[in-house]
Amino acid sequence: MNKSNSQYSNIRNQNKNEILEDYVEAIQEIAEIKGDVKNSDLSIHFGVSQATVNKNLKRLINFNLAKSEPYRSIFLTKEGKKLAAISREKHEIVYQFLLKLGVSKKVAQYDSEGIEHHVSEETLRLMKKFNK
Amino acid sequence: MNKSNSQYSNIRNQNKNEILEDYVEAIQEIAEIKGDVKNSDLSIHFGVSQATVNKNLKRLINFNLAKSEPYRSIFLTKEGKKLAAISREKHEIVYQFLLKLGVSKKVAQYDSEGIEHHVSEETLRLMKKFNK
DNA sequence: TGTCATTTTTAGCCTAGGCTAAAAATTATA
DNA sequence: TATAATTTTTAGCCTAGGCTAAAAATGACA
Repeated sequence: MNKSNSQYSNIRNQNKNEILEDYVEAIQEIAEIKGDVKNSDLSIHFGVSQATVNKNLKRLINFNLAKSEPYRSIFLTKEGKKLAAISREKHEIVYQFLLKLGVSKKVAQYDSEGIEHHVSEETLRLMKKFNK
Repeated sequence: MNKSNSQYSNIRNQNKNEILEDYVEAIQEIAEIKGDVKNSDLSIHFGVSQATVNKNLKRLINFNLAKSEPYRSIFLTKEGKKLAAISREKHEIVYQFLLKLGVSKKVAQYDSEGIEHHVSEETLRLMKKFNK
């Protein structure tokens, strides 16, 4: 009935940050490869329309994770970079973990993108340990 | 730009079935424990309002996963039971896997709920193997 | 430099999944 | 069996995350 009495709602709430994390991760990645990041890069990366990217970008800016002047390139704020680094590390740990488990590269890539948002610190620590 | 050229959108799309799977799983569980399943049981289980349960239930019925007459108990269809069984098995494999990895019961419970929707068949098979 | 192509933004639409408040139906009890 | 309490449904709202189509800005190039 209310929010506090269920562990479940937390999982659903976590979804809200997923897309933000994915965006900062992608922006960081593209910036490293191509130098700067445009709306269209993200549109291709996520397989969504530019209008959608635009809308999500506004949320990112609102959360002080990214900066961008109209029609110009996209940059991460300090906060955005921090989140990107954390996300990437999580992603990498899960990805390596799946490989270690025997999962194929392709599937490990795919599954890790979904799983990275649902592993707690404890699980992450154990995956890291398993990877060594 | 379009849907077909990105693996990413598939992950987002999968979210659409998450809630359906969670509902059939919960309905099955509650039915086994209490005999029948009411709107209010699900409301408590998921920590959402009864109005929300009602709306989601309608989607379940639309997808031919559940049946219910107004103000009466909720039942799974054959299809719903099938999906519930599959979901439960997935959930159980992931849960046991996390325990085997060394994750605490509480966290394994929590994380497995999130992860179960993001493991492919291949990963699931390897987790199962690891569990033995 | 003016025109055309491309990119970005805006506007307006949709569905999913939340909520509250109020109405309707059911269940319990005096 | 009325009435009160509870449960379920409905109505109407909101945000997130998609879309298309059209307008606005930028960039290319003849």
